[in-house]
Amino acid sequence: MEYFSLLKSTKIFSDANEFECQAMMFCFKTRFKSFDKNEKIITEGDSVSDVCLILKGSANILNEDDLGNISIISRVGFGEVFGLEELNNKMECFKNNLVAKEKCLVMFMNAHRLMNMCENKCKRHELIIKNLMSMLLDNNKILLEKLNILSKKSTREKLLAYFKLCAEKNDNTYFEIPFNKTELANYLSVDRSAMSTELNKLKSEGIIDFDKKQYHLKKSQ
Amino acid sequence: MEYFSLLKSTKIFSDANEFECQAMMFCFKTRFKSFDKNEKIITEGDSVSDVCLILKGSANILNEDDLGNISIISRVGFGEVFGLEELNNKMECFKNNLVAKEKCLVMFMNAHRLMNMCENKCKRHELIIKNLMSMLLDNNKILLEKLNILSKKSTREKLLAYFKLCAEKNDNTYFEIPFNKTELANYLSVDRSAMSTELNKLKSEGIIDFDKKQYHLKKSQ
DNA sequence: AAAATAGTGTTGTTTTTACAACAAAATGAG
DNA sequence: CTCATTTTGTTGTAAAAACAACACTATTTT
Repeated sequence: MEYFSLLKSTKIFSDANEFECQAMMFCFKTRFKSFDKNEKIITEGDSVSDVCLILKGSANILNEDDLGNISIISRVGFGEVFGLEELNNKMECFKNNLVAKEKCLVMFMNAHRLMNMCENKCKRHELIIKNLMSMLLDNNKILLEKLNILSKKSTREKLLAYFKLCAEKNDNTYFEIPFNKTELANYLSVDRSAMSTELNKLKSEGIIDFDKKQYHLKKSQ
Repeated sequence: MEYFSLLKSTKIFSDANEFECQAMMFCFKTRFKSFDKNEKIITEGDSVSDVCLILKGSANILNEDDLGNISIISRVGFGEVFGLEELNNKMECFKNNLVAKEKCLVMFMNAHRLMNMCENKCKRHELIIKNLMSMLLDNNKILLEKLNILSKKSTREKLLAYFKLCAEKNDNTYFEIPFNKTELANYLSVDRSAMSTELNKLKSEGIIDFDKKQYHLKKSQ
C-alpha cells in the first residue's frame, strides 16, 4: 500500500500492520490531499466531519480575528492530527484555521467512524482508541502549556516562559524553535517589534542568546 | 452505595448501574476526601497517580508563578475531572494547583487503572473509555476556547471575546459568569483595576451591562 | 448589630506595549 | 548573480496597561 511506510510511523497507527492499516483506512473512509504552502487545509467555520492527519510537511493552527490579527495557536507536523474536537459529535464547525506552512500531504478520516468503530467488528479498535486517547492527552498538555505561557502578562515573561518550556522539553538549554521572529510574536500574541526589542534586551543582559531559530537559555531565573 | 446518587449523574459514570459503579470503584481504587474552602486539592509539583472527580463544590485550576501572580486557568465543578493528563503515564508531576473554591467532596481514581482497564475483564470498559474520551474532548475544547481569548491583546478584546463565548454557550445574551471581578481578572490574566475601568467603559458605551455576576452583551460587534 | 473581611470602583503615576514607518540584512527565485 | 521578497532590528510617538493607594460597598463572621 502506497502510504503504509508513512502511516506505520504515526502514533495513531502505531503497532498496526499493513493489512490492518488498510482495513482501518477503509473503515475510516480515508482520503488524501496535497496542499501548497499557505493554502488553507481547514477554514474556520467549516462544518467538516473529518479529522486531519499530517503525513508530509507542517501546518499552523491559526486564530484570525475580524481585524486581521493572526495568532498561531500551535504548529502541527508529521503524524499529528487536527480536528479531534469533532469526535465529540457536538461541534458544529471549526473554530480555527489550519494553514499549510509548506507543501503538505494530509490524510482525512471520518470522525464518526473513527470514534464509533468500537461497535464495528474492526479488529484493532482497542488499539486505535488507545492511541487516539493518547494523542488527545498530548494535545491537552500542549494547550495547557500554552495557556501557562499566555497567562503571563509581559512580553518578557512570555518569552522566558516559552524558552523555559523549550529547554525542558529538549532537556537542554540549547534548542531550536519552529518559528521565525514574526511567527514567534504571533505565537505569543505580542507585537513583533516590541518583542524584537525585548529579545535583544534579554540578549544584552546575558539571559538568553540566539541566532536564527537557535536559542540558548543561559539563566532560567 | 453511599455515593451512587452522585456518581450516576456524572458524565464519566453515566449509563452505569449501581452494581457496575461499585465494581468500577473497586477497580479504580477510589478514595474520597473532603476539602475546606481555599484548601489545596492538588499542589503543583505533586507526582500523584490519581485523577480527581469533583462530587460536591467547585475548584479553581490555578497557575501561580514565583512572583505570586495567580492566574485562573479554569473552574471545575460537579462531575468534572482534573488530572486526566496523567493518563498518558508520561507526566512526572502536576503543572497547576487545584484549589477548593468552597467546601468540596472529591473522589480520587487511580489513573493507571482507569486507562488500562481495557485489559481487565471489567464489563463496562468500553463505556468508560468512551466517556473518558468525551470528557477529554470537552477539556480540549475549553482549553482551545480559552486560548482564543488569551490570544487577544487588549483587556477590552479579552473581555469581549469572553462575553461572546459565554453568550454563545448560553444561547442568550444574558448570562451569569462563575467569577467575581477579581477572579475574572485572574482568569483573563489582566490587571483587576484596569479591567474594572474597562468594564465600566464598556457599560457606559452601551456595549455591555452587568450587575454582580450577571452580564448582558448588548452589541457583539 | 458590630466588626472584620472581601469585593469593587476610582484616581494618578509609571511602565510597558502597540503601532507605524523605515532601514538593513537575509533569503529565495529566476 | 540580480532582483524581489521576506525577515529582522530600530526608533519615536501614542495608547494602554500595570501598579499602588484609597474609599466605598457588600458580605460574612462573631
